This record gives sequence, structure tokens and C-alpha cells, in this order.
Amino acid sequence: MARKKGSHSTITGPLVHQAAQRLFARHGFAAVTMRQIATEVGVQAGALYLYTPDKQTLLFELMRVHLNELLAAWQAQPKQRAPQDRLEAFSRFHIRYHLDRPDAVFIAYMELRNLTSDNFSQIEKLRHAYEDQLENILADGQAAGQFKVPDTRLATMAIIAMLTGVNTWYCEGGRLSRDRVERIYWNMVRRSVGA
Amino acid sequence: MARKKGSHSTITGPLVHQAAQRLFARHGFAAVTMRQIATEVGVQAGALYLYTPDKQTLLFELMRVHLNELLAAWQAQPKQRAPQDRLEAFSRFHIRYHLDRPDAVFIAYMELRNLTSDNFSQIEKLRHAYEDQLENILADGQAAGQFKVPDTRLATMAIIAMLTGVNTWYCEGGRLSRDRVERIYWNMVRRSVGA
DNA sequence: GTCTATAGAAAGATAGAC
DNA sequence: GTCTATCTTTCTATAGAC
Repeated sequence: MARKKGSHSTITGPLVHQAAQRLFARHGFAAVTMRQIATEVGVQAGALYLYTPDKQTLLFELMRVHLNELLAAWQAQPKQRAPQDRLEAFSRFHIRYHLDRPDAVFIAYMELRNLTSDNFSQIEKLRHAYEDQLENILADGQAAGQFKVPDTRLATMAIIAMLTGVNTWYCEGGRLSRDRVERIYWNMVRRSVGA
Repeated sequence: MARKKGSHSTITGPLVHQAAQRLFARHGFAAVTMRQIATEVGVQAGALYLYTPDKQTLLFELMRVHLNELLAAWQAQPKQRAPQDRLEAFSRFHIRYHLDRPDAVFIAYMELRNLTSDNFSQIEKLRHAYEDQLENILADGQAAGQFKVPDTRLATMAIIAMLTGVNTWYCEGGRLSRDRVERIYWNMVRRSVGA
């Protein structure tokens, strides 16, 4: 049998990651087979192992890249001075960024259980680094007497959970525009910390 | 070979559900095998099919029972009159109830993808009925001019996500007591709706 | 009610042809 | 770089002994 196509290593590599991301998000890591990913990409199952040493590494890389990009994107945001402005920037950024990448977000939150213990530690470190960005804002606002946050760590987790929750219900082109959602959430966040 | 034990159908049935709940929560539905569940229970894999027609039904039953019990437990709570009191009752109840059943909660939120489409519809209906309990409180408070909630559905989802998030980080016997967590979250919820 | 044994399908991963 | 072919393991579910 002749092969179907020529060489495409620089193209196929990213395609493998995209297909895995889509399928893992839709059906869950454990439920997706290498054959399904291969079919989605348009190659044979064996060919996937040219782009990843194994299924576990594929999952790990998806999460690692996502969290690194998330952190980088936040760092690249214009810096504000006042705690309240920084909190607004974070709230809006978080919603916007997460709504744009539902699959990556879903995987990063839902598939932690399926990481090996070493990989889990690395991912948790990255996630924690992101959470710390918000915690610092809250701590500064509290220190400046502008927020009423009795426990900055708890408030950090509460706010992130609330904001990330948008992904579970928001429907593109639905009743609410993104901007309206951003504004309503920001108002809830603002009031929740007593600003 | 002699069998290990006598008959225990009334005991083994619940044990199967408990073991499945523990394992599904820990490793995910798709990652858990019937053999693992059987080992946990102390029977052979084949014996599980005396208690469930298949793996899918086992998952569905865990979710269905959990959500039914959740609704019943909320209905059994003492009724308050004022929207603010009802919101406090709901917030505290939600945290308390969910912290008591981390495995069942985890499964009900994470394994929706693994339900067949028929089973999914039924579970969504139950979840929606619970969410409506909160939405009614918010709508009443808004109508009474006591809350500032521009979109009750959005606020419902935001608050439930925030409250349920406790389960992802709360550590029994850790830095914060349950009562303190309840109180801080209630304050954040209260302020977030402008009460 | 639980066991052993196994059918039958499908998984992850590898080897070697082209 | 992708293919076919396959090894090895493991899965869900069933059948029939006890």
C-alpha cells in the first residue's frame, strides 16, 4: 500500500496536540484511545508515537503549555497601580482568556487525577503561581485598607472558582454578550471583597 | 475452591456502590475497571453484575441518588422568610453538605461526560432543580429590592461555582475550621449580591 | 450468592516494510 | 514519516459449576 501523504512532521505534531485536546476535553483522558486521536489527525495509531513518547506525556504537555501560556498572557497585560484596578483587570482577563480556550481549561481542571505524581507536582506548581497573582492583589488591597478580606487564600480560591465557572454555562451567541458577563462578574467580585 | 464467604446480598450491594464511588472519584469513571471495584469490595469481577446491569448504570445511580438526596436534604432544612436569611441558609447548607460528601460531589460534577445521553438528561434535570432553589431566592430578594442582581441566572451559577469550589481546596483539620469557612463564604456571597 | 473460566473486543505500544 | 501487522495486556460481560 502506498502512503497517503508526504512528510508533514512540522504540521502533524501540532495537529496531534489539537486533536488530543479536543477529544480529552470532550470525553475525558482515560476514555479516549490513541486510535481515536489518530483517526482525528488522519494517520495511523502507530504514527502518533513519532510525536509523543506516550499518552501520559501528551496529557502533561497539553496542561503544561496551557498553564505557561496563561501565566505569560497575564504577565503581558498592562499593569495597573491601584488594587481595585488590578482586581478588575484580573477578573476580566481570567474570564476572557478562559472563555477563549474552553478545551484547554477543561482539561487542566478535570484531568489532574490522571497525571503521574511527578507530572502532577509540576502542574500544581504552575497553577499555584497563577493563583498567587490574584492572592497578591488581594493582599495588597487588604493592606491598603481598600478590601475587606479576612483570609486572602480563601478569597483567592473563591474568586477563581467563581470566575472559572463561567465556562460551564456560557453559551456563545446566547442571551448574554461576553462584555456583559465580564461586567457582571467583575461587579460581583468587587463587592465580594468589600471594595 | 471453596467460596470465601456466605451470602450477603443486602450488604454487598451498598458496598459495591461505596467502592465505585470512592474509585470513580479518585481515578475517574473511565479509568476504573470492574476488577478494581470487585477487589475493593472483596468479590470477583463477575459477581458485580448481580448488583448492577453494567458500569454505566452504576455511575448513573451514584449521581441520581446523590442529587435526590441533596434536594431532599435542602427541602428538609428549616424554612426562613427573609431573602437574606434564605440566602444564608442556602450558602451554609451547600458548603456543609458538599464538604461532607466530597466523592459524590466530585463525581456529579466531573463525570457528566461519561453519561449516556438519556442518563445525562435526567441528571441535568435534577441539577437544574437544585439550582432553581437558589435562583428563586435571588429573584425574590431582587424583587423585594434587597439584592442587586442584574441577572439572577448568572448570579446563581456564579454563587454555586464559588461555594462548590470549597471542595477543591478545603483540608479537614487544616488552618480553617468549617464554621469559619462557612462564615467567610457567606459574607462573600452576601456582599456579592449587594445585600 | 459467589466462584472459576472464558469469550470477544479493544487497548497501548513496538517492529520493520516502504 | 507513515504504513501494516502484531505482541501483550487488559477490559466488560457472560456461562455454568458449586
